[in-house]
Amino acid sequence: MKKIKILFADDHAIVRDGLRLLFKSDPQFSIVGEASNGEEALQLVEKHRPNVAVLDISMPKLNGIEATKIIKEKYPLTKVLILTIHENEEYIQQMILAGADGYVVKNAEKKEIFDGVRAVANNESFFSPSVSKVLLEALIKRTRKNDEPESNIYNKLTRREIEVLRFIADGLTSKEISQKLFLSISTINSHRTNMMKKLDIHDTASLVRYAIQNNLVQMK
Amino acid sequence: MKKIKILFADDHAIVRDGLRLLFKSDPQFSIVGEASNGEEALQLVEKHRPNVAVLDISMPKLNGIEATKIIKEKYPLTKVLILTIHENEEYIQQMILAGADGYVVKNAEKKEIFDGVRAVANNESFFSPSVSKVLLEALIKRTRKNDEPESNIYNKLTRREIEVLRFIADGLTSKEISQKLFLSISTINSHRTNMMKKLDIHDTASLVRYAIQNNLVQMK
DNA sequence: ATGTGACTCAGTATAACTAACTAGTTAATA
DNA sequence: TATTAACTAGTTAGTTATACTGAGTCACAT
Repeated sequence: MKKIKILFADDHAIVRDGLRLLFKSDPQFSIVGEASNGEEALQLVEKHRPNVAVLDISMPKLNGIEATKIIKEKYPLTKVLILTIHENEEYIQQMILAGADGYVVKNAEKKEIFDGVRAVANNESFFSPSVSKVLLEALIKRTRKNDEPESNIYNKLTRREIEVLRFIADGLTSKEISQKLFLSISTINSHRTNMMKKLDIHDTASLVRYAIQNNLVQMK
Repeated sequence: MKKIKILFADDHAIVRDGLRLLFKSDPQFSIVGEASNGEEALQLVEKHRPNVAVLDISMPKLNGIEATKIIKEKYPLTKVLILTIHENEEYIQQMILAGADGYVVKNAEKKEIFDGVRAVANNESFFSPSVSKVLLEALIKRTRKNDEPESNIYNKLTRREIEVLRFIADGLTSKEISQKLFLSISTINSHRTNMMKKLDIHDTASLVRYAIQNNLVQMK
């Protein structure tokens, strides 16, 4: 079994000391570099091509998010594990978008950090349980919110209205819709007007948003 | 500390035997009912109002998904923990939509099932690590797919255009946007026109869809 | 220094949409 | 049977959006 080559970056010397101690305590890891800011981390990645880069988010010169983006673009073989105190959804999401392979909170136990490094080195993704919880709850909230009875579109709009709304959200004009449905333009406009009155909406843009929010159109 | 009243439902007698043994082994639980199908489970929930209903998905008469929906609607105080062998995303998502509070795989360890029951009894949600993994990976995939370089909005639209597009997708008219940004209507219209040309889009509806697709507006 | 892209603004013409009405037909239902 | 909701269609008026052409300023890079 090959050793896992590790680089870590954090602007606090104390954290670096801790990480150094941590990774030296286990022979399966080999530290190939330490950096105190994002730019330095990049240079060391370039030089040593580690298997895993353990990055803090807030660092001088180049923060962890930007560093991650660059690493994932230039050196895709180097996995990125974020080690941070931030547990809010936005940060986490930004990191996922940047391409981070794992996300571990700083107060995690030794074993959790090891697990994280091993997992990302092994091409898996890894998130601290508390981070997973935040993500899952966001996911569940999003999955569920379209299912509340009050917001159920079918109780508010008639079948014909929904049919028309689908076409509107697809970008068809009233004229085109009238041709598709063999109706007069007046009728389509009536449906538009009625829907808008019901929904307290006053423009096409909001109608489209409403349609998308209620899964009337799928976004391929 | 009050005992957690438990009902479980599974169409296999062997599984029921196992669950009975399991929950009897710990005095914090008290079994108030056992069912071999969904309908029976419903009747027992009605009768005993358990804190937690542990349900299998595939059961005769009424499956776990439908049973969950009914329980969550009629007896919201009863938490539902799904215990199943299915680990695919669709099943999991269906269960979340149905309102399940937790989801544990059948080959989980004793402790995990206990943890699950305790968590849902405690108003938290709970998912087996392997289930969490499936969900998280789905989430990450979804989060990332809007980030492919070809479809990256920031390479196509300028900052000002994106700013304007956000407002458009929020349902503001050009006039309103011009007032917000202290610009003339002509300018806003120019931005609209330029965006449409770039994106080969010819109506507001499609612009709004494009904005949403690219996460320019969040749908609360 | 020249060109390019981003941003700004104007004007004209046409198309599309919004608002506020009226009103007839049909189907379900109390 | 009378009522209601849904669907249909229309008028009138005003507003907003789309499609053009044209043009000036600014910053930045070749």
